[in-house]
Amino acid sequence: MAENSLKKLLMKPTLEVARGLLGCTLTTRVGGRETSGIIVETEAYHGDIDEASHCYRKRTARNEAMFGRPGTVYVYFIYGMHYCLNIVTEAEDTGAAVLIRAIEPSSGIDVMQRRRHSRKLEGLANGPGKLCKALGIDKKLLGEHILESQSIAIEMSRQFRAIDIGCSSRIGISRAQDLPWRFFINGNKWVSCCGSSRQS
DNA sequence: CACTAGATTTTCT
DNA sequence: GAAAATCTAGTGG
Repeated sequence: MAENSLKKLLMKPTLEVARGLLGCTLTTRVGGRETSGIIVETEAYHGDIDEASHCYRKRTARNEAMFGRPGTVYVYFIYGMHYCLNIVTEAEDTGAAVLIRAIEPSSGIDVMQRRRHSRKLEGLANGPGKLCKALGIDKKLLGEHILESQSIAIEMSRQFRAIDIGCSSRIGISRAQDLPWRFFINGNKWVSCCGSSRQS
């Protein structure tokens, strides 16, 4: 049942998926260890109209996974040392995805601490690169499917409906900075930065 | 605290 | 050859 509604969510437009994934639980099973956390921050990327997307120019070997079925896992390597996790959206042959930017650790916390060489809970997975390291995500997961993989899964959670969602422009990009395509759970302490919509 | 620079590799120009 | 959907350590108030 829960999987069914997640499947339904994945068929929706990218921005709705970005909002809908907030509050869902992300679990990985890597190297015999299970780790999971609640998604608290996402960003939408849509290749057709979005200059910041890896798919904006054309289809290449690197961005091929973003053109796959909705729910496909797209992992890329950046800045010489970090992986980032995306969930592919939109119909096949459309290059779009949602970047998972932060989670609230919920289980396997000791494993995450060891992988990150950090004992602090805050800061364990509040950023796209940190989250991948904490969950053991790398390019081995590229092309897996979120509803079918043995190694990575997403589930909808109960408290899903009553979430207060904030949004802002995206972080770390130099083009299309005007698009308010970053979403997060308002006031949640595990968001990577600027975790509330208050203006100053 | 705030701010700056360096790490390091994949990918496309 | 340069830039990249980032993070950390280091410096100076």
